[in-house]
Amino acid sequence: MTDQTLCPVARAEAVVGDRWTVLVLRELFARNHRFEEIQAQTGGTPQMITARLKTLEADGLVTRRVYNKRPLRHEYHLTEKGEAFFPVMMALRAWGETWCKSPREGRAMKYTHLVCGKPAGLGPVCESCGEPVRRADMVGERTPKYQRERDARWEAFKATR
Amino acid sequence: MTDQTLCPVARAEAVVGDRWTVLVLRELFARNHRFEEIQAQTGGTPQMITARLKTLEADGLVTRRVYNKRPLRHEYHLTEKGEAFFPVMMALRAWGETWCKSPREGRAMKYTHLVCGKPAGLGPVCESCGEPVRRADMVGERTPKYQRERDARWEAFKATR
DNA sequence: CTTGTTACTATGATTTTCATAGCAATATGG
DNA sequence: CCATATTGCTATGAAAATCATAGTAACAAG
Repeated sequence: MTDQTLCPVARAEAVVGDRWTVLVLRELFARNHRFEEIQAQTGGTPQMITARLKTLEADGLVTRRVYNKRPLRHEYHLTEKGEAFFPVMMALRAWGETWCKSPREGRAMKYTHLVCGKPAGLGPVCESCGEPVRRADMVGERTPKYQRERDARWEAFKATR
Repeated sequence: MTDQTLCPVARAEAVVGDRWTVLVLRELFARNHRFEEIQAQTGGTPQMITARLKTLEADGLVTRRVYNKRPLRHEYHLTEKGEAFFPVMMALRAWGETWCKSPREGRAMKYTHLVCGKPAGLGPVCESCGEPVRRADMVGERTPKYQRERDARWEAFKATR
């Protein structure tokens, strides 16, 4: 699958070059660790989610953590390798906000840079203070519109079971 | 397809959430503009490449440019929207180099930051001078090993026609 | 002992992708 | 002129992935 190439983009794509995989990672970065939540917010079928979580685990981006024995239940968490994917997510987010939406639709998230206490913006460096932003130095908050969208998806999901 | 979501990651993935698409973009960033070269270096079948180039054009990342009439031949070039994808490529490259390869395999590319004349490294800011790096401010050079790999792929491709 | 919760698995239809082959339009060499 | 090469695709049928829909397993709560 890796095609035995030296190209890091090809190597990365062999792991994360799939829509569902990235959406699952998005949910994990959003601190949604349960199967059901991931399924509801990505809109994937259970087999899709199961399959992606399995390969993400095999590829070392995700670990399963028991949160309940009897019945055995797991939460899915990012490993260091998974966390390291954060800059890609942020770059993808920036591109998506800038080029895949009309400005009047509004943002999905607002990030605050804890180091300076001001908005972090979309770039790899804080738009307020110019420092490179790390995940640990930011808090993200959903805009009301996006929060409503997610709530609605959850309700719709629950209604079908 | 966009699923009518406000999430920029989902929006972006609807466009570039596919292995072949990203590999095609990689070749365009590498200034390979011909169908044949893209096919050879990505390893895709002609229909894959045709299909991706078509959707990339429809999504506004790529334009076709006539380089020869009679027979009519096109080159594929990145639009502004396509060029704007560069930070994602760099972030993906950084993650791939760091997490999808053993260090002894070596790098595929060396980038020089033209502003300071020193190596740019893997991050969003130049490792030598600390300035955010833009595509126009960098020159990339393939490492000998990676160049040989590409030459070999081209030879192998040519040999089958 | 019925209903609810969570995390899946099973199944058959549909869609996508793959490998292999071929074609169209022209340039080039003899 | 006629055969071969070049470039950029299209066609075809087999194989694999994905989808919608339904169901199951293992327990908890009432």
